[in-house]
Amino acid sequence: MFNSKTMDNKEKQNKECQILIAAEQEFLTKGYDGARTTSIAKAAGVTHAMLHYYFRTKEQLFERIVDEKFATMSHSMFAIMGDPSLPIVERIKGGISAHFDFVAENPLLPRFIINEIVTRPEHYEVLYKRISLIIETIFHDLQFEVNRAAERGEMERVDVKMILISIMSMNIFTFLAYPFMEPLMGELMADRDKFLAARKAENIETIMKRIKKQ
Amino acid sequence: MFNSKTMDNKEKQNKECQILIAAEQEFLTKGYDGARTTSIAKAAGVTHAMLHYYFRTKEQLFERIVDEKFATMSHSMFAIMGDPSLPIVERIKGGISAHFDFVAENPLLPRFIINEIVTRPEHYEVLYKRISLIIETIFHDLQFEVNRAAERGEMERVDVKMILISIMSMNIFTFLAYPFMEPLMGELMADRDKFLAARKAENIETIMKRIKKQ
DNA sequence: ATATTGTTTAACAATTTTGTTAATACAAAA
DNA sequence: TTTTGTATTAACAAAATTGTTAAACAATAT
Repeated sequence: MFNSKTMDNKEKQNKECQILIAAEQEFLTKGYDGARTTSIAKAAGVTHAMLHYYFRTKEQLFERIVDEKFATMSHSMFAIMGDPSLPIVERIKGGISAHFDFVAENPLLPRFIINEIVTRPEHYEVLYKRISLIIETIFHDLQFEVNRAAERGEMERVDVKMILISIMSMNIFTFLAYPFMEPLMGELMADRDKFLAARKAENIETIMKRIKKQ
Repeated sequence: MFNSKTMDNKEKQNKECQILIAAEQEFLTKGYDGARTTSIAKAAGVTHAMLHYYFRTKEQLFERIVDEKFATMSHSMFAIMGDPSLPIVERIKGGISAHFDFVAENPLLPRFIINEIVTRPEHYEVLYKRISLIIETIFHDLQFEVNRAAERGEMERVDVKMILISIMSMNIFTFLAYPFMEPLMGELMADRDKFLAARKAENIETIMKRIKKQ
């Protein structure tokens, strides 16, 4: 009675929130086309009319998820930049590690983002303009540091963009293709945590050797 | 009149073939859920009833494409093994190059395969058992050769599976994430062919340094 | 010529999926 | 207590998509 107001607010937030949680799961695993609003509603424990009541259309609900996921992805891009206060080689090492951990915590994200970009590139042009400027600046800074370190003979003078693509490739592909590789790799991947730790170490080792002074 | 027979045979093969070509394009770019049989029929220049006449259901048409694409993918796996008559380091170098070229010729394939495996793993269990034994054997052979070369001091004693995962990661990710990276990388990717050549060289260089004797 | 077989079309049927609406309940505020 | 706005449900509507069928048509063989 006296707390029915708060209860209802909670319930309301709960339903809207449950729908978002269910929608995230559904869209990330099945994509926009494979997702069903009825399936999302069912997973959220509400009637499908409620889903439309809160989010109007499938498209709008999807936008909500996409926005959040693109924000998350931006963070992963920043993780790869590493800690600017460290010496450059350590910074890159830390960047690889942080990026790997980030992707490990969001293993469904890369496939979702890539599928979105490939299937509807025009949707994301605006979003892209924003972050590409920032990225460009960070590339520039990193390259400057690399060049200085190279002149001091601490590492090879490498193209930062190429190195970052290699890092992203190896870190992301680990999770992107996990279900594909798992049945092919036998004992190596039997213990998931052990494999991921080994993979992370391998990625760091590979890049470290790539940038090491000969 | 007199050539109507041959014309019609041609036309028939043409229609069935046109549908397959259109279906391949549609399924590879949009996936099973995003693909529309009407859209495929339209692209093939036939009524959608014809599509059902030749392939009965969307599912069966899809199976045809999937089978062909999985076969293609198997070939790419073999390309990465390189030429057994070469010394092991050259063999690996050649394998990276051949694999890169293979993926370059089938740039839509990796995303398609990964999406399939992730969204319907149970569908491919049978298919997997077949190739995993072959793969295991090849891994074993390669590892044997690597071990011998390492004992002769020609290279570092590395885990072949890890190296192959790294190669696949870097080669495949290049094409998988191309639309994602292109707007972020500025001049580097302005000329696609130039970028791909540079990327191929970078992948080879990275792996060569990884397996090189310290 | 005629029967047979396979091809093609147009119209239709069935199903799935998204989205809407009218009726209802219910709490909060006036 | 009336009013107002929000939440909820169930039933319905609309659209898209896949799949079917009957009949027309063409090719080939008998």
